[in-house]
Amino acid sequence: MSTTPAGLPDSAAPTVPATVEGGPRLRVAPSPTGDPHVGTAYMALFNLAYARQQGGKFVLRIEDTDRARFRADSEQQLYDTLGWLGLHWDEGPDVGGPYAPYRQSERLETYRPYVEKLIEAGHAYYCWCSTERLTQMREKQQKLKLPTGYDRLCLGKTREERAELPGFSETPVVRMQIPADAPLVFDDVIRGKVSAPMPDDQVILKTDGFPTYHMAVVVDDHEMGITHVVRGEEWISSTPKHILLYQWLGLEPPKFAHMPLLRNQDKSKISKRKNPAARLTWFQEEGYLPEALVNFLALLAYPPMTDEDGSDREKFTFEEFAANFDWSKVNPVGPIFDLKKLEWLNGLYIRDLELGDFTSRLLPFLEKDGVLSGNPSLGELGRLKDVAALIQTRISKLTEASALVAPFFVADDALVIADDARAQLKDDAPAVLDAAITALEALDPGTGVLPPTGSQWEAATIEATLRAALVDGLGLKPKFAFGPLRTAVSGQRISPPLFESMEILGKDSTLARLRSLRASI
RNA sequence: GGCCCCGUUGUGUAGUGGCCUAGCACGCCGCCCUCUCAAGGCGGUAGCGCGGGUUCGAAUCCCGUCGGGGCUACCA
Repeated sequence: MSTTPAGLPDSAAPTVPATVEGGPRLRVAPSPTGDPHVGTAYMALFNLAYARQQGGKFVLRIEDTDRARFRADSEQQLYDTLGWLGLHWDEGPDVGGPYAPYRQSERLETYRPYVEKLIEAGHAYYCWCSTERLTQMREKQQKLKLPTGYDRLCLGKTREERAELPGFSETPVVRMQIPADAPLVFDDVIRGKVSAPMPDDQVILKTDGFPTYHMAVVVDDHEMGITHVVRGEEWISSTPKHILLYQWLGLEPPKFAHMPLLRNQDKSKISKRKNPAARLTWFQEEGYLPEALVNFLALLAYPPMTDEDGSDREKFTFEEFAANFDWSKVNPVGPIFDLKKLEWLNGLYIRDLELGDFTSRLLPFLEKDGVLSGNPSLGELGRLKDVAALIQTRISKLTEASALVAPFFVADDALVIADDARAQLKDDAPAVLDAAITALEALDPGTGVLPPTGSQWEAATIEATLRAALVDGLGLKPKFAFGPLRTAVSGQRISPPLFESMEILGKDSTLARLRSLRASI
């Protein structure tokens, strides 16, 4: 099943670089250690944009070499959230591909020959130091304000020699032997020439037989023919290790692009601890549209689209973004994740939704909030669509719909009048309600249903009738004339437009609610 | 502490030596519209971290300084 087109010959050392045809190959390589991270989507977006623009491939690889933090359900969540965002991959553990398997835990055998080659060539060595000794060593270095790093106690020693010394553990790890002249400068697609710190003797193979990220990423990127490594800025400091591995293995290194890090309000690296928005599922829960989130992510550290007349445009599709994408436009400054702008964009997308689409996107939220059942009737759906038309410009997140929609799906005698709405009622409320009831009773609801014929029960007529009765008749200002009616009909201070609401509720329901409030004051 | 990355209004950005009395968007404030709330329209607020150079001229180039961030694991 697993072919390795550019992989290792059976016994010999790996020296054949991946053959790349059909455009660049990019990947996103998250580790399944919990709720999918917004940074993963951010990276996926930029990787994908370039791959699509160039007619290349986008690969999803699961970096599950950290068994301590591994979470079984995390991988599925990753598929769900990235899929929700429409950031689809061409190859991955779930869809397969020519370089399968795409889970590092299933590739353990492929790393071994590379590690052995490094040991044979004297670029890597065994280390038997215990975790305790390493910890002590590090603490001592920090106390003495020395640079931290492995002290090479095991370098050049046989197992027997090392066993004589303290802090010995049975199962060794393998470490890189970083030369004093390790290359520290590399070209970055976004930043140009970048220099990075001198690494220490990094572990590449752990006691559990798993490679560390550094080993696995180099081997896999090579074997999978990855041409562009696009990742977060936090990786700049370990890039020299990777370049060294490529050199030692005789492999052509890929191009590197280090994206800026998304930030919390306090400018620290965005984290689940400080920022709920670090979790991708949060956006689903909060009623953001995936297309809005993708658009917003594209706007972070990247300028808006320029229209033909030279003006900026903040709202654009992924396809537009990909078509115009250019690494040189990526700003290396880490942007603060500002929900305000996302909310505005989300509102724009909501308003641009076709009404039927908008209505159906509301369903899961209404169900969750108990406004509607999971299986609404045709009649309920029809009414919902009418209501949806009224609230489409009034919400910027789907979660805001329930409060506005609920009054339309509650029984007249179950409508709760909110305290703040009731408190707003003036002394003239009874008179206003009485006049409204009398005026509306005279309107002919028509006969039949769907739609009734000969009906006077429609918004324009209702409005004209009520204006005549309250504004002209009682001499009230519109604002004060309609306030009590709004409270009666919706139970709220804020509601969708009153007359349209009355039309949707129907004559019986409207009058019942008006009488009900009248009776309670 | 060491090494590295970065520094334009509150936020996201445009700007690559004169077109910058620094543009755009979000936010915020005000006005208009108006049955509430939105949406929409109009207007306003606020910025080149600081100090030295280079130059006729600097947000744009150089140096220093300060500030923020990242890395410094048998985590990614």
